[in-house]
Amino acid sequence: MLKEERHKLILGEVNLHNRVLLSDLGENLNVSIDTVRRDVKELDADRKLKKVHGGAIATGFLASNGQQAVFLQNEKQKIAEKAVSLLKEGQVILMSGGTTNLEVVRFFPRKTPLTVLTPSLQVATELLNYQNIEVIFLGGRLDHESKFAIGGTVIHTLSQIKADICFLGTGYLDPEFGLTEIDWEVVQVKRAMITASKKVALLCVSNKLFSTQRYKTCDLASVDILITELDPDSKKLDPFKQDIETII
Amino acid sequence: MLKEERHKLILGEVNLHNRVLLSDLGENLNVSIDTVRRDVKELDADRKLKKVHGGAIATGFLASNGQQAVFLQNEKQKIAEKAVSLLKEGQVILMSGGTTNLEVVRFFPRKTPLTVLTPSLQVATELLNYQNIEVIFLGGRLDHESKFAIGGTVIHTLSQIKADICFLGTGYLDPEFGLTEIDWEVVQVKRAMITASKKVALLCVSNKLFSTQRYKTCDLASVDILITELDPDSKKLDPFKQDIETII
DNA sequence: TTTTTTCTTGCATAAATTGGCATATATTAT
DNA sequence: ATAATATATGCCAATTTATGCAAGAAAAAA
Repeated sequence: MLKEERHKLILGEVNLHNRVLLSDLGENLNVSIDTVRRDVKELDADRKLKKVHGGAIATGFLASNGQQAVFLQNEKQKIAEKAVSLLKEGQVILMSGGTTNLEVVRFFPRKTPLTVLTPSLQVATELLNYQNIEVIFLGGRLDHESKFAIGGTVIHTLSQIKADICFLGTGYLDPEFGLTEIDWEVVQVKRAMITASKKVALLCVSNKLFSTQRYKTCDLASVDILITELDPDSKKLDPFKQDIETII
Repeated sequence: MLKEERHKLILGEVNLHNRVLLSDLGENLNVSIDTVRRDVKELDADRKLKKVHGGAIATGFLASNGQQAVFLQNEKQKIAEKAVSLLKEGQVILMSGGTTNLEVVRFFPRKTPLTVLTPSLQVATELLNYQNIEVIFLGGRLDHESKFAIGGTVIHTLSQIKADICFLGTGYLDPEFGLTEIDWEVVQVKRAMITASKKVALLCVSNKLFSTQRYKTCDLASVDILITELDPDSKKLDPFKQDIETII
């Protein structure tokens, strides 16, 4: 049998079943598993499929993460770098949604093993690109716009968790009124996330400072670490220093 | 024999069988293998066929794996149309993952209000484009490859649900062995989904019929409706008619 | 943890390929 | 017609490719 014939047959199997085992392929094609392995390796290099431990999966089966331009990306990347510096091996992390948290994910270490819990569909999807990270989705009813799980289920699940640190994407932040949000349901989830974490790190682009909204998530005092793209000594941050322990 | 004659004969052979071995050609044409090799090399340069190590392959044969979008998309769309015809307003639907279910989502009605529960990140993401559908993600640990929630949390959540209908993407299906899967964790989730539904509809491209895998999800008897792209009267489906109530 | 499975790497063998060369055949020029 | 040239074919040795095997590393499972 010609190599190309096998390639064709392998692709057929993979695309049909989404996932196949190398050992099965070898048996069906009557060649050694080494040959199948080399075939699959080639097809993987050609992006025709994805090779995984023990088998192969169809590329069509994997979600394509359409990276879209992020508003204030530079600022958010600075925040992301600072946030990632807080991570330690083996930690359990809670992450809310939002573009800033998405940026944090893109700065995650590729080796350090971590567990991340999130109610954000986008954050979860992005995290699945990291083999070293165990991703746990806090399921529940999903909000169509924010692609974020809300409602009693999420909150109940969160009540049974104590994470090491929580990366909270900010809606609105003000030294006097604390954290506020537009959406009442989101407030409920964020409150539950705060309760479910030993430390709360707030990720906040500086032009969200000094703004408020209808629903209150918590006071500044509930925040342990404030992360902005600014220098920690910046005058703009002075009004927050009284209530927040650490600003980086 | 003239060179042009041989070229025609070689092309005929290749297009007939999709592939040929140089050694066979040499024997049939009564020329040395070197000559055949040179012939094939020329035909390759003219793009009349593709020369490969040890033989040649028809160009048309290779072109078919170029369609990388969704394998067997036509078949899957037929299945999707049939599946969607089962939906009724206000129903609660359970959906597993896989490309066939993704295709089903794309055929969902834009108006009919429905509630869909799913452990598949991709299905959930796709469903969020439909304002009329309440999407509930069955949270839990996510599998990196399949982007599918697995483990105790999902199964526990499912135990508290009774959906109207479950759309089950098939791993492998055989009249004797029933539904089987490669992944044990996926089997667990699918079993829980079956238990959690009043009706089970199986979505299955016909190529997947008569194939088995290591882990068994359930017997045919657990399936209420089998949906394939075939005509329900097709002979291929006969072996399944004994155990499955409805085939569409 | 220990055990099992899969992966990688290097090696050995067989088959296929390449490039050079020689011969035979066909074509062209004289 | 003959010589010169070009094309086609077959043969051979050196090289490359394909494949299987086996031992140690790495990853997953128990």
